[in-house]
Amino acid sequence: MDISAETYLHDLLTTLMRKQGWPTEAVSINRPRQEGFGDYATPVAMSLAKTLKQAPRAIAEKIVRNLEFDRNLIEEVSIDGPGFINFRLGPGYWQNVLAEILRKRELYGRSTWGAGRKINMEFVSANPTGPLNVVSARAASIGDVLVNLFHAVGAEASREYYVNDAGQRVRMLGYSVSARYMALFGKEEPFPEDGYHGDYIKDLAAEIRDEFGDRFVSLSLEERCDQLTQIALDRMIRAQRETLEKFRVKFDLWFSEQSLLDSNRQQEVLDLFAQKNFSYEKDGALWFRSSQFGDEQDRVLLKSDGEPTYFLGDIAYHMDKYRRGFDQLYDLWGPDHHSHVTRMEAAMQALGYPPGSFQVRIIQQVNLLRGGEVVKMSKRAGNIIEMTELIEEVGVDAARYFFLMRKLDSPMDFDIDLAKKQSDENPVYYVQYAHARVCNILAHAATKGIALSENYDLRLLKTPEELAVLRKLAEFPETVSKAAQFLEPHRLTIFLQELAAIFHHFYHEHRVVSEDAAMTQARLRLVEGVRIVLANALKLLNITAPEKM
RNA sequence: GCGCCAGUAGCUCAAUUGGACAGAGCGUUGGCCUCCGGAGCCAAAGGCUGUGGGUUCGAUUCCCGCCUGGCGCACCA
Repeated sequence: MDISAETYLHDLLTTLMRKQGWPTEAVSINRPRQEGFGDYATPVAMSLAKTLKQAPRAIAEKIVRNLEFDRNLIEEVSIDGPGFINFRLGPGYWQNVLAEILRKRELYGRSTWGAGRKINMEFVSANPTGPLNVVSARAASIGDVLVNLFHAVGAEASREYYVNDAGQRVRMLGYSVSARYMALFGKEEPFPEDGYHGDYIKDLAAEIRDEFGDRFVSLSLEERCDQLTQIALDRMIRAQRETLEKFRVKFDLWFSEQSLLDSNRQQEVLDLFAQKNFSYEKDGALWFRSSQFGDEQDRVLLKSDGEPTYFLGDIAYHMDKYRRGFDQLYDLWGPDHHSHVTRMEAAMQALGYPPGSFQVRIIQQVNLLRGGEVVKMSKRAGNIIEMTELIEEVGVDAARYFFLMRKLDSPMDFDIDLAKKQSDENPVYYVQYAHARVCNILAHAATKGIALSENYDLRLLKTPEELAVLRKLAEFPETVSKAAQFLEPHRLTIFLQELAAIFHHFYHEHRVVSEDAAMTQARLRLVEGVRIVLANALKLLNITAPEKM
């Protein structure tokens, strides 16, 4: 049977509740933390105690007495503690799980939780005025994996990057490059006050000189800046794209802010707001009544000089996403955009989109630690720790894994020294080694001339260590769907570490390839199941599953 | 001052979204290689979950107050 034990038990109990005339909402199945309490448990008797005005244990006994179940799958039902009903599944159930894994292979872990949903995931979206930093790297790995997870639960999902290629910051990039460029020809041009001081600007200027020579020197300041802005912008964006691809992140769409301004999306927003009376004029500017939607104050849409704010552009952009058919929008923003969240949620509500269909998660700060000390960074000051440096120093696999170990909305410490260590202290190597070890066993069997036979009996797998592996393998689909559901990719890294530990333990206790031919065949299948699940999980994380290390 | 997020073992983090005796890794201490790779395994020590109240059968989880830390509070983008 492909149906999960959880669903089976849930149905079983719900049917019984109905028969008794009891409310079915109280039915919930969970997995006890404690080993001794069976594989699944329900606190339903306790939840019902109040409404039924009976003691929890009495209710539990009534439930157990009337429960009809398949004895091949459920070995034991017991009542413990204040009124928990515990279910212990038999080896047959777990052996079936392995059969299912071997049948589904790379499809094992998929589900239909998200079927029919069309999800847009916008992440990174850094200004094209500087190189990507480590927070961008964190966002990149998380957003990328979330989209993989959405696909795994049957949803349509795409990766989107909003390119802020319009506005003052971009112009400032042009002025900064221009000043550096002119300096290369010995011409003094005052460096803009809010310009970008990073070395990458000098590099860019030199690059442009090498390729285009002095052709911009004789132009007027405005003319030169216009042209240099465009060139610099293209190169910054290309560099960002290359960095992200090196990090194995590929976006489906790079959405240009400028293209939005050229369209009439912003006017549509203004018209809609005016129509619903969500906007008004004050001090020569046009304001959005965001305070009606929980914001602490109203926000400006059009400045008194008539120019649209970034906010208006962003509203229009998100309206555009809905118009393109997405029914769920997720944005991962950096910590500096914190204040923006409430007003954007307000705007989406005002436009009439369902609450919750637009959600922002703030990717929190990354503290890089080297030698136990925090490495400081600042984009403005120019001593930024670049994403490319981090990738080069610790490698893509380790960097991705470390970012994915933590919940996304809490600040994290990134220990560079640890990430670089190729030893058991480093969790990514621990997990990858488990995969390599499985491959090694399979290779070893092959050199011994043992071929995988179609004639194998999974019923031989019944020692505690084997069953422990099977139980953990069985958790994978649920782990995937919960990770997608709650936007918590770290569930996967935790799962991987647990599976690796249980497998290493099994390996230590039992030989796979032995004199016992039948047992060898069964265990080779077990090990193959471990390999499949490790590989599937690592693939969701976009991390290498090595055959050798 | 206001808002958001966080506070769990020495350190970095979990805890199945309100369930049972709060778990992992690292670090510390002590063990394990005639063997499919020791990049591994086993064991021990380590906790009043920041703090005070509340809600209930049951709270790390929900509510209120306080303390500490991070981030944010533009007609910038």
